[in-house]
Amino acid sequence: MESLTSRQKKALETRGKLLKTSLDLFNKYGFEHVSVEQITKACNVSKGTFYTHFPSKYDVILEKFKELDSFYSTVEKNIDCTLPASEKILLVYQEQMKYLTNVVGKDLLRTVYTAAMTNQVEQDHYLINPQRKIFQIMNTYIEEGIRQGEFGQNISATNIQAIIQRCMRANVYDWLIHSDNFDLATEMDQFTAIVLNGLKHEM
Amino acid sequence: MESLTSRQKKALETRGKLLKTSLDLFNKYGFEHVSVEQITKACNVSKGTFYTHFPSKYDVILEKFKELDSFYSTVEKNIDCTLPASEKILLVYQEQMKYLTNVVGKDLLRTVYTAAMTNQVEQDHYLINPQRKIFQIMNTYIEEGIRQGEFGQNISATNIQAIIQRCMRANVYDWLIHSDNFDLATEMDQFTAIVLNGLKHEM
DNA sequence: TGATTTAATTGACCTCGGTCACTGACCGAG
DNA sequence: CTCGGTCAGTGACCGAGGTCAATTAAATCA
Repeated sequence: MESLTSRQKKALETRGKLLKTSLDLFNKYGFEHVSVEQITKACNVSKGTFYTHFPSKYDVILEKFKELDSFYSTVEKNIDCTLPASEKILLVYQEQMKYLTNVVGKDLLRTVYTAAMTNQVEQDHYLINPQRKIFQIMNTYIEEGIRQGEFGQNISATNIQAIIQRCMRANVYDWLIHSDNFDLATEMDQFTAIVLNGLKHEM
Repeated sequence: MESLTSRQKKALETRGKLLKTSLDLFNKYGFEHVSVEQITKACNVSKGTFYTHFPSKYDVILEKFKELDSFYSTVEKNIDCTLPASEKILLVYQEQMKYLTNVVGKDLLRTVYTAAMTNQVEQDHYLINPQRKIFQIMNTYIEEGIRQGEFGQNISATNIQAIIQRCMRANVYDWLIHSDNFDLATEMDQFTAIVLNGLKHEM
């Protein structure tokens, strides 16, 4: 574990300093109003150094955003597993929305949602990466729901999963484009409940 | 109507030339790969001129995007008014998705969806402007559906309208972030059908 | 018609994200 | 210990969107 040369240790230190300073400044002034030079000056390194540690200004955000996933593990444990699948889905989303509203914030999320549309070189964006913890959790709930006949039989599990995920992005996106009067948790709850309801009744 | 001075006529001509050239170039090379200077050079005007006619590079796109609304009027006329409200909603969306896929294109739409999150100075974005023709059309269908007891009674018309609109953005956004294997019309149809189904059954 | 106002146009300039040839301290093999 | 190779770090530079004081010529006024 501690097999790092002094050079590597120093590099990691620099990286950590850049990461912390970036997030602090983004938090204070907003992503768009912080320049890379401002960050590097505050860390007493050159601009180029920033780019040896991060592919772009945006990628620093993604790092923070990925913390989400460790948060989900905590949420999962606090959910009563005897509840019906649809209730569990609503509860997880409820918690996620609180976290997005209170911890992550509109500014950072906006950046992620923008980048998801733009940075689509090579592969699909992290936002729809099936590896994400939250999707794993949702998928188990959905499979459970299907097994217990909670959802109709004429839609595949994969399909339902995509739809449930889309619900989330729909509400988050709408939250991001509304200037105010939009309570993410409430809207998500109502919208998802309707979709789940639609899935329950054969068509 | 023809009360324009020669100066105004010339200005309008310049504006029109910039608009047309921009859209042509965007179409050819993609929005991100066309610079404002490239556009102005092709029009034999200076860079500054571009900005006397358009607030930003992005606003040129919005102009094109607004054409959509005239398209909707045509769609509306071709819809059998005896159909149930939910069928009409699906049909309008069906047509809209075809138009977005074949005429507008991912590139331009991506720009609009990005700007909607960013340019939120002063007011909400055009994307959710209730004045938009498509929303007007949808709203009449929804009110009709409520009157005829097609939807449940415990959700307000305004609420249903917001939900139906969100369906659209949900599918378009997901289309934009998926690199391929995503047929917008099909996905929209399935998703919206589920939502409408959910709205039909009391909860 | 000449003087004055007004509005379109210009292009040098600014900022900012990102690049890359180069530096030099550090690593590790002999 | 020494020397070739590596890699964190540097900063001048680039391209692109956007700004603005100055310019020019048409419109309006006297």
